[in-house]
Amino acid sequence: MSKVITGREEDYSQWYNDLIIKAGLADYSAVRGCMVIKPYGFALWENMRDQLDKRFKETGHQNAYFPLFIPKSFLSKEAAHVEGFAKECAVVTHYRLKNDPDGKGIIVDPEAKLEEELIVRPTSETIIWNTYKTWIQSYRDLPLLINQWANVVRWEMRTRLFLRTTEFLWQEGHTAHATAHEAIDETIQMLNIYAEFAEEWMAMPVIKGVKSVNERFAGAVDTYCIEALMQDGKALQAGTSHFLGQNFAKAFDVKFSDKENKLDYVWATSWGVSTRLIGALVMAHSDDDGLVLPPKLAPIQVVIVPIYKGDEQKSAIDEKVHSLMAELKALGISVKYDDDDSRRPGWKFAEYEMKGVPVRIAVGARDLEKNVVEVARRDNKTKETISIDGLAENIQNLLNDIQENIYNKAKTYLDGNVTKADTWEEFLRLLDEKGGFISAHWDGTAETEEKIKELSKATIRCIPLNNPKEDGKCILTGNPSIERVLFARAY
RNA sequence: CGGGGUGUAGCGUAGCCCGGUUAUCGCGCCACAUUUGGGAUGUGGAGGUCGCAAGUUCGAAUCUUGCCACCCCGACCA
Repeated sequence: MSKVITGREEDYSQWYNDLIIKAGLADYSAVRGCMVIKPYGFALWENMRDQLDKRFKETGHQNAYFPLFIPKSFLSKEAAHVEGFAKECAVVTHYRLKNDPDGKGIIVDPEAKLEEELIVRPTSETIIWNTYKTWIQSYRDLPLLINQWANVVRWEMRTRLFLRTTEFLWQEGHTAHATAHEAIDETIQMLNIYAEFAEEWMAMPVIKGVKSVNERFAGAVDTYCIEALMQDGKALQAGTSHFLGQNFAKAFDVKFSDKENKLDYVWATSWGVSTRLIGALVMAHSDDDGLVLPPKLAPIQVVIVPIYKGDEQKSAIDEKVHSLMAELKALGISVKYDDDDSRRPGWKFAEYEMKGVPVRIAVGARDLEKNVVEVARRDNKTKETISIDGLAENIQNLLNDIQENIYNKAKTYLDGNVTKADTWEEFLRLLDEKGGFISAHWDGTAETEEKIKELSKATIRCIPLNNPKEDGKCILTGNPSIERVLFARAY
C-alpha cells in the first residue's frame, strides 16, 4: 500500500492535486474553483464519453441541447428541487458593461438590469420539462428519451480538482414515460449501464443501491446510485439515476392522452455522470509513481521509447518501430512513438509512468540484433523481453490482462473493505481505523441518519439493491431494523 | 462564513524576527558541446511591478495598517 494513501488526510489531498497537475490531466484556472482540463485529461474524458454515448444510443436515446440559462421562476416550480439547489446557483442579473465614469476600467451598467434574473443551470430538469410540455400530447409521443452533454455550474463552498469544481462537464439524460413501471425500468437500466461502464471500462467495481431520503436528489421519488471505494477508504458517488415520479410533470404541467383518451401526467427519470469519474479513476488505481489508467480508456495505450547512439542506430530503430506501429494500429491500439531527442530514456520512463500509460516498449540496437524488445507494464511494474515476431498480438493480450488485473485488484480491495458493525463503538472504530463501507443496522429514520452523520462524519451511501432482509437493532438508537445499510465517509 | 497556512522569475524556494551595495539557490527555459538500457554533464545566457495599496524612514522583500488572491481543515455537495 502506498505511503501517501495511509498518511494524513491533508497529505492525501495534496498528493491527489499534485498528481493530477503533474500527470497533465488538469490545472486550476484564473477563475475561483474552476479548472482547465488539459488535452491529456480531455482525451481521457472523450474516451469515456464516446463509450457512454454509444451505450445511450444503443438503448434508444438521442442527444439534444438545451440552454445554459434558466429563468429564475422555472427553478422554483418544483419545491424540493429549488430547495436543493438554491444555495449554490450563479445568477445573471445584468446584460451589459460600460466604462466606469471615474475612468477606472469597466463596471456593470446599472441601466442594463434584467427584468427576470437568469440562473446558470446547476442541472437542466426545469428548462427541459418546460420544453417537454410542448413536445408531449399523446402516448404516441412517449417514451421520450433524450440525453444532453453539457456543462453545469454549482457554486460550491469548497472545490477539488475533478471531484467538485464550480463548473463541470457531464451528461444528463431526461426521459418521459407513460407509466411508472416503465420509468422505473428506465431508471434501473441506466444505473446498470453506469455500473457496467465503471466495472468494464474504468476497471472500478461499484456497489449499486438506492439512496436514503436525506441523500436523495432534490425532486426525485427515488435516487439510485453507484458507489465506489477509493484507496484511502472513502466512498465516492460515481453516478446517479433518478426516478422522478410525476413531480416534474406536475410542476410543469406535462400531460398526455392515453389510449383510452384519459389525460394523465407523464412519468420521468433523469440520470447523469460527470467529469468526476476522472477523479474516481485517479483515486481508484493510482500508486506512488503516478496514474494507473485502464487500457480501455487510456488516451495512449502503448508508448515506444527508442534507445540509441547515433543516427545510424536511430534510423534502424525507426524503421522497425514504424512497421510495429502499423501492426498495433491495425489492431486498434493507440500508440505513441516518443523519439524526442531532448529527453533521455530514463526521463521518458518516469514521465509515462506518471501519466499512467499501460504499456511501454523500449527498443534499442541491442534488441534489434536479437529481434526482441523490452515490454514494461504499468500496473505491476514488471518488465519482460519479448520477440518482435507476433508482438502486436501479444501486446493486445497484455492490454487485456492489465485491464483485468487492475479490476481484480480494485475488486479485492472493495470486497475486503465492506465490514459489518453491530455496536456503535465498533462502528466508530472501523471508520477511524479501517475505513471503507460499514454494513450496519439503521432504524430507517432521517433523524437517526442525521445524528449518525453528526457524530461520525459517515453518511448512508446506499441501501444495496437486492439487500438481504435481516432483523436487527439500529447501531445508534437500538430501535428495530429490517436490514443493514452501507455507511461510509465520503467525498 | 469559521479555523490554519502561503504569496519573492514558468515552478519550487532563501532572505523577513534584527530595514542598508546589483534579491538567494534549485528545477525548468535558450545556445553550444559531450551524452542516451531508469528522471545526464559541462560552459555560457535570458528571465523579477518581492500579491496590491497606503504609511513610517535618508533608505522597505524586511516594520505598521488596510485590502486581495490562493491552498488546507470544517459547514455545503455530482
